[in-house]
Amino acid sequence: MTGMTTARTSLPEAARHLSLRERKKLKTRIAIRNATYELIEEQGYDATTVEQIADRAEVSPSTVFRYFPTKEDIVLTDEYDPLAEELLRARPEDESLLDSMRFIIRQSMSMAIADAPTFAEREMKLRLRLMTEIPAVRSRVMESMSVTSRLMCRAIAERTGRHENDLEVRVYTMGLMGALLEAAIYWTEHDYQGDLLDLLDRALATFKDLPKR
Amino acid sequence: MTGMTTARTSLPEAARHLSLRERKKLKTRIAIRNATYELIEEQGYDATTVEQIADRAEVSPSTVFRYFPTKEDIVLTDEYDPLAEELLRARPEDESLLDSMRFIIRQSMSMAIADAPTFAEREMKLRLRLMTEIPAVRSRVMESMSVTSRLMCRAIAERTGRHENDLEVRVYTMGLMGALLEAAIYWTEHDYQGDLLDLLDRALATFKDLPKR
DNA sequence: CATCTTTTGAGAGTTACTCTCATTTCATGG
DNA sequence: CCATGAAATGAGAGTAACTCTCAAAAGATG
Repeated sequence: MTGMTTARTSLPEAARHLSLRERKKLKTRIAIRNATYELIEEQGYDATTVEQIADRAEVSPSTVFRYFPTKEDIVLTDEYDPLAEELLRARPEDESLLDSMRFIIRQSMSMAIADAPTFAEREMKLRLRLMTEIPAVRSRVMESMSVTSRLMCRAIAERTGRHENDLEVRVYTMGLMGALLEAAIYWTEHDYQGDLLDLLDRALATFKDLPKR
Repeated sequence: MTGMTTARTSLPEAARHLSLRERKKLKTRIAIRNATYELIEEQGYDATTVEQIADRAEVSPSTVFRYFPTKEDIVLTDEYDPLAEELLRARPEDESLLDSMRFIIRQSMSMAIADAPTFAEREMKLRLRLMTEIPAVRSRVMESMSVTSRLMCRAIAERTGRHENDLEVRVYTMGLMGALLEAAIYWTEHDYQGDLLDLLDRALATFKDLPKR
């Protein structure tokens, strides 16, 4: 009972009230992800095998796959997606949709940074780099984009008084997601020059607001 | 020297003037694709292995991978993409971008149908179904969407007097592609009800034209 | 027909992922 | 604190998509 088990990772404050089991799960989850990031920075994505990841995270390969369905998911899954939906829903009714989007982007980015100051930025850049360089990762991102898009559909539907399965709503939302993604890629390809938030704003500006009803 | 070798496939007229080597390559390419479609319709996507595909196409598995980098690509690659770029470039300068898009969509769809009447529709529907049902295929589609998007960027840049790497151009183009894809998915999820072209039109209509300069 | 080049097949190897089952680890009520 | 049940883990075997290499076959060329 020395500090051995805590050596792996320290948990965020929010995890205090979870059961021992849940806390352990969170820990291995984080351990796997950290191990992955480390290895990728050392050797690159392709050279990093799941076995190596398991080794460094001190779990078995089986466990890695139990936590993450695919290798790409280890790098890509984040916890902020469902948050975005809530945030959007919390915005005032009369605010324009694009303004709301702008707001929640700033919001969620600053939350991520508050969670883990230096880490968040490095992680985001690595993710974006992998996204542009590794086809498997990129296509996985694209897919998750369409999932996120569906999530946002619900919130946007409420906003505009349309149905969430309305063709226009879905097209519009997908367009928004694509725009944001493209802006992020643009930023990455230009060596992270300038302010990402500005680029995202410009990306949003190419859209007109989706009319109500 | 009976008709044996031609039993595999018959080539389109356009292939008449190719060398024997090129004609053979085209044939195996088509043979592989047809075998794949057949097997998938019989057994489903996941149950169909590359080995089976190779068997039915009467080539070795190595050859399959020589022609198509991944299993998904067998289903997805089509030859109409670069065509779209040309078509767009051929449209009159003063036509609105969205109108041009509408035009070339109709154009390329009718070309595909003229190429292979009954086949084209079945193939398209199967592809769309796989796209919505099989994650690997969907994400591959998404990726190829961003490739197509880049192609269109060039044409759209010319049109609007912007640079092809302009952020707005890229965002806008990506949005267009996403919109079209989403409309196609929508059509598929609603059991191919109604006219796909109408849906695509509606999807395009959610965009405003990208202003010049 | 001989030679050179391209394409193919065969086979071995890697790795992401799946399934199963025995073992360990936590939760719970007495 | 312990007995019992539930959940998480590890070990191992299996599958299938790819990759690489090399020798044989087939088309191009003079």
